[in-house]
Amino acid sequence: MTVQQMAQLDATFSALSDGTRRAIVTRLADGEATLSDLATPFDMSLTAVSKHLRVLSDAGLVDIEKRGRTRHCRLRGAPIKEAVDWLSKYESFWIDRFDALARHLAKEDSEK
Amino acid sequence: MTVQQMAQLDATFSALSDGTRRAIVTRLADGEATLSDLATPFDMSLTAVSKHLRVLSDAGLVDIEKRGRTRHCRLRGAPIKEAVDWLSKYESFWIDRFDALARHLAKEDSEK
DNA sequence: ACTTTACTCAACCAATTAGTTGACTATAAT
DNA sequence: ATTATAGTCAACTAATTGGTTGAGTAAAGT
Repeated sequence: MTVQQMAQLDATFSALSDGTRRAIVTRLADGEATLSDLATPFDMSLTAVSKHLRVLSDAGLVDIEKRGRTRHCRLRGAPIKEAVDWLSKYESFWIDRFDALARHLAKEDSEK
Repeated sequence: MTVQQMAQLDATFSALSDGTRRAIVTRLADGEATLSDLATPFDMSLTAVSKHLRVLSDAGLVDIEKRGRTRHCRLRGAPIKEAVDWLSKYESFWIDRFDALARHLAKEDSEK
């Protein structure tokens, strides 16, 4: 795992560790939205939402396009995929015991 | 999504946003380890690693068992699963365009 | 031309984070 | 009994985070 890949995971997980930002991601999954659109549901200033959006943008999770006086945001999936890929390595820790054992034995077997 | 589920995701993503803590998770996937075991590879004090471990423990990602004068740590998968479940909702954003379209249409269809 | 809208920017604040050190406690080994 | 090991705790520091406000800019509507 390269230093950049590490930094990308840092940024992705950090960006997603905030409920407001996750809500933004959820909203953007339904389609493109402007900053004002995104800010409306939240009980905080536009500046605050703008900052959250910047965090998401810096992490590569959203793409912000300037169009006239509005900013149009789209969700980008690549970093999410990388996060899932990393987490998936630990899949055996949440599947049920029997499966975990089976997997463990299969792994041992394949390593002989 | 309940407030507690939100807080759990906050804690999980936040815990995983640090490289040292992800390295600890990776290490623990290979099996139980003591705090000293975990601390050895890192260029930081035992206290610092202990704090990282506490973050992971608070997030429910690791289980710490006091045994004599050592602390034995095990990985717990449930929070990781919840994180993956959340992220998986946005799967359509990283699979290729055709699949994304197919999924979108299938969803529209299922909602009729 | 004027006003409203959609934002950005800078400055500030309080809380949290990631690290340190030094002193301490409890268990195990000699 | 003494010493070494494993870890905690409290206090401190520097940087980051999540929010605010007020002022400014650029585009669009009237």
